[in-house]
Amino acid sequence: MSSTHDPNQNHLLAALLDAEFDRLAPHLELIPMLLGDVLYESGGKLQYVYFPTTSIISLHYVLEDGGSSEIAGVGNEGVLGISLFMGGNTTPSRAVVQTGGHGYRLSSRILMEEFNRAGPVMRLLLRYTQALITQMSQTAVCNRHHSVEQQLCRWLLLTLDRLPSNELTMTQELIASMLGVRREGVTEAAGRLQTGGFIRYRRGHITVVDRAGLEDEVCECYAVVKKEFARLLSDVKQRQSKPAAIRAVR
Amino acid sequence: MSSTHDPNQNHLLAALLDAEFDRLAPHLELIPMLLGDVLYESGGKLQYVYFPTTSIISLHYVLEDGGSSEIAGVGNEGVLGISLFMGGNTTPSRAVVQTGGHGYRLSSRILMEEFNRAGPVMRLLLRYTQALITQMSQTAVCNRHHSVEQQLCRWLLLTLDRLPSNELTMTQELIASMLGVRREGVTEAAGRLQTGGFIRYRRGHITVVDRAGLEDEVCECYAVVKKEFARLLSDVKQRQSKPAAIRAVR
DNA sequence: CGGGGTCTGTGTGTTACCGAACATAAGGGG
DNA sequence: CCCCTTATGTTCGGTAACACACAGACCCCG
Repeated sequence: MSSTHDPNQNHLLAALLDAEFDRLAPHLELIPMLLGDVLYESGGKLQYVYFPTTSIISLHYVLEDGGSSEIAGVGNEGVLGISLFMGGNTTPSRAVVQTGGHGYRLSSRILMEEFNRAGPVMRLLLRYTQALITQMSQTAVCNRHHSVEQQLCRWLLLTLDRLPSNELTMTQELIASMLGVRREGVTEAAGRLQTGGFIRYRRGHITVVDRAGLEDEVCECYAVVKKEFARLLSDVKQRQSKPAAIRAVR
Repeated sequence: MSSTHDPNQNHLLAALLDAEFDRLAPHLELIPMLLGDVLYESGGKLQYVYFPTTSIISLHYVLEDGGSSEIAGVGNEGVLGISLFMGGNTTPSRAVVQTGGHGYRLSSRILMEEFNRAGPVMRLLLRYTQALITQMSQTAVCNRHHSVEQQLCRWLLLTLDRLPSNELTMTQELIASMLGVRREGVTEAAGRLQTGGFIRYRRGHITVVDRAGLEDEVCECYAVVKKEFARLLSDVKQRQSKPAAIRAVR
């Protein structure tokens, strides 16, 4: 069903000017991204950068003792692989698919050629990177100061913002490993949110039934991140969608 | 004592090629940076970027309830004001002088002119930004997983790395506001480190007497940050120091 | 349609950190 | 040099989250 997939589903790709898009489009490859896929391993080389459309990628740091924490998430608003153009080529974190779906990948070489033109694409990618920095910073703050329940709210809202529906496929165990807390802590917090009428869930599925309510419960961290993304990336013009020849992989 | 001050004390400035340095040098202004000075307020406009030499700047987020957490620190290895060239112009965080000393400031306009050449200076600044991202990420992880004592070790070592001596002028209250914990928690952790023979302290002064010992106590987060800074910025060549005409302000 | 693996709920005990209150001491300014 | 501000030490009760253990429930697959 290639008609249901379009690079413009990714906000960064959608923000490109025609000329830029036309240069990149022949190299964009539609790929499925399955839950649990490790797209990048700590310290590894970046062959591709990834523009999620219907999937969400989680950037993690995995501790020596096996514990982990999400540092930031990447959905249809962004791109995985900033260390490529920031000049480091690698990072100490891992990138895992948190919500299965699709996305486009682009060869690192092609992206760098475009970045090195030092034009609008570079500036767009840097603005996105700054927004990502805000997300990371706020994660640090939230980890320090806010309760598991508040962090769960933040995480649910940020995830919801990247999905078309109000349901996410996600076990509490998985959420726990994202937040870096115990599974029981998530069970308890989710239980309270369900009792409060904000969400409903069953084995591996969470449905947000009162989004406005969640926004009342969440800590300020959510709004900070959301505002900063809006400020930095909302002014990007949405290019007129037009048919483009995209290779699908697999 | 202008002879005791030199832009090369800042590693980024020291890494510039002659031609680049010569373009910037006339615009560098030596300034004192006093403990507590707020160099940047959340959401404000950046008139200058700051290259610390003997001072350390702390990037904070201040919560609505008055609580705060350090997101990252900036010392002689870096520069304050990345949001300027990342394209956002503002950030939701605050920048405060954590250790008094000196530094050089440079008008935003001049820096942007240089950045827009899209040459080595741009690439250097972006690599530095990536290192800063690692510091922020690791702060998030550390906040989640490690004890106050381990975090204090990390903070002490990172601060020490930016100073010429093994003594820091710093009250426990101030450290507490950096780490985002209670002052008593710092008192307790510092007490244990003193009992263990790693540090000695008296009212507002902490002396590290067993640095190697501290490095045994600290969590992995310190090494991750340090390695990443080394990897991204150590290959920068140190330009031959040469006399330059620098205006001193005040 | 039934069994088994997985996901979720719950309990108990423990610990780290918090919040507040107060005691003590250091050391710089008058 | 003394006092008073400010930094540090200590205590107490409270709580959020942890670690471990196990019970129950779902639902997917054969």
